Amino acid sequence: MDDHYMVIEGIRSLLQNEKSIEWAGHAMNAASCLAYLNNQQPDIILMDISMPGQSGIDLCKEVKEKYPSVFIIGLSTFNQQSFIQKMMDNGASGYVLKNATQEELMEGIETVMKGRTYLSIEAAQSLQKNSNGEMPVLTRREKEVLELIAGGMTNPEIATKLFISVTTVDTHRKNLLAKFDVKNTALLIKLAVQMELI
Amino acid sequence: MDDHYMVIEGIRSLLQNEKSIEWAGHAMNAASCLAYLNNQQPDIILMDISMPGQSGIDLCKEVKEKYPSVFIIGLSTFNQQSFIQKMMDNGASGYVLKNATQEELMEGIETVMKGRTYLSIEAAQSLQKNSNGEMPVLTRREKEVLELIAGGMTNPEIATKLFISVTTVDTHRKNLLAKFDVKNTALLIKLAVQMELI
DNA sequence: CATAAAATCATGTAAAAAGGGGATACGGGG
DNA sequence: CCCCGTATCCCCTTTTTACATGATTTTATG
Repeated sequence: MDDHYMVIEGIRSLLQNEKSIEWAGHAMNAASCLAYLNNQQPDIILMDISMPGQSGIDLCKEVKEKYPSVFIIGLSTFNQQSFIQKMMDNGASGYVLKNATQEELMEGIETVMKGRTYLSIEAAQSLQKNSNGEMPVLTRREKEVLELIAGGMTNPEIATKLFISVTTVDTHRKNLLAKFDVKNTALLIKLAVQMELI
Repeated sequence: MDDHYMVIEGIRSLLQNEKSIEWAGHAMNAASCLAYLNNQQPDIILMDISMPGQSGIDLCKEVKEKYPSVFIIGLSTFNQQSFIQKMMDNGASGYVLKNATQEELMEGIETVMKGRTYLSIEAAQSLQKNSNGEMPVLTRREKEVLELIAGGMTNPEIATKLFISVTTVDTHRKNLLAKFDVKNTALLIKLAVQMELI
C-alpha cells in the first residue's frame, strides 16, 4: 500500500512477471487497508512508511496486532534510520527502498516469506552517505521539549506549559544541543525536521 | 525521468496501454538524461522535480535551452508551489502529481502535446490543504541568509561570509521572520525545511 | 528616467539562548 | 544496596536574537 498511484502501479508492474506472486490488491490509505484485511489476509503487505493521515508505522503495529501472521515489508524513499527502527519495532519483517530493482524487491519478498528479516540498507547507505545519519537517542522529556521548541515556544513558555522551571527547560535544551552535536537552535531544528523527528 | 525505479516502472505501466504513446526510455539522473537527448529527442519528458544531485528544476532549464522543442512535464510528490513555479519559469509545460490517475496523466500529456499548459493543481490543493501552503517570496539575498542561518551560522559569521554589515544581516533576518510570519528562528527553520527551501 | 523594490547601514533596548559550573531526587537494574 | 540515567533545580556570564525606527544606496522595470 502506498498513497501514490504511480508507485503502486510500479510495484505491480515489477511483480506481474513473477509467477510465484499473486497480486492481492492495493490500498491508498490506512482505512481501506484495514477494511481489506477484514475480509482476507495476504501473505505479505508492502507498506509505505510515510503516508498522509495514519503513518505506515502506526498502521504496521495495528495490522500485526490483529493479524500476526501477515508479514509486512516497509517501503520508503530515503534511508530513514529512525523510521525503519520504529517500523521493525512494530513488527515489520523487512525494509526496501523505493528505488530498489526488481531483483532486490523479489529477494526481499522471498527472504521475508521464509520468516527471516530483509533490510536493503546496504543500497541505502551508499545513497545516504552524505548526512552522517547518526540519530541521537532522546528521552521522553527531551522529545517533548524539542517539539515545543519546534513549535516556536521560548524557554519560559515551555516551562509554563510543562509545569517545570525555566532552568530545567534550559538544561534539556543544552542536552539536546549536545546530543545532536550542534551549537544553536537553527541547526537543531533543521536536523530534527530532516530526521522527521518533528 | 525519476530517481526511483518504482515510479518509472509505474509510469511505464500506466502508459503502456495507450497506443498513442511510444515509450522512448527512462533516465535516473541528469547525466544519463542529457546523454540520451544528445542522440534523440522525444516529444515529451516526464521529469521528477526533486532528485539527488542536479534537481529537475535545473535540468529543465538546461534541456529547454538545448532542445527547445521538447516539452517537459514536472512530476512531484507534493504540491510544492515554489518548485512548480520555478519549473514553469524554466520552461516546463505542465505539472502532474505522482498520485495522479492514468486519466489525469494522459490528460496532461495530451494537453501539453497540443502546446498548452497543464497543471494538476486542483487535485493538489485538496490534498495539501492541511498546511496553509502560503510560501513567501524571498529575494536572492534573503535566500542566501536563510541558508546560512540553517547552516548554523550566527549573524556576525554570516556578515563576514557575505562581506556585509551585521546590521544588514539582522535586517534580512527580520524580513525573513516577517515574511514567514513567525517569531523566532526555530519556527523559521522548521517551515523552511518543510517547504524544502533548504 | 522615474518609481518601486531590494540591499545596505545605523542606534538602541529588551529578551532569549548558549556556555559553564553544580546540586538534589527518584527509580530501576546489576 | 549502590550506581546510572533521567529529571529536576539554581547561579552566573556572554553571545545572539528580536523589536523598533530610521535612513541611504543600488538595482530592476515599466
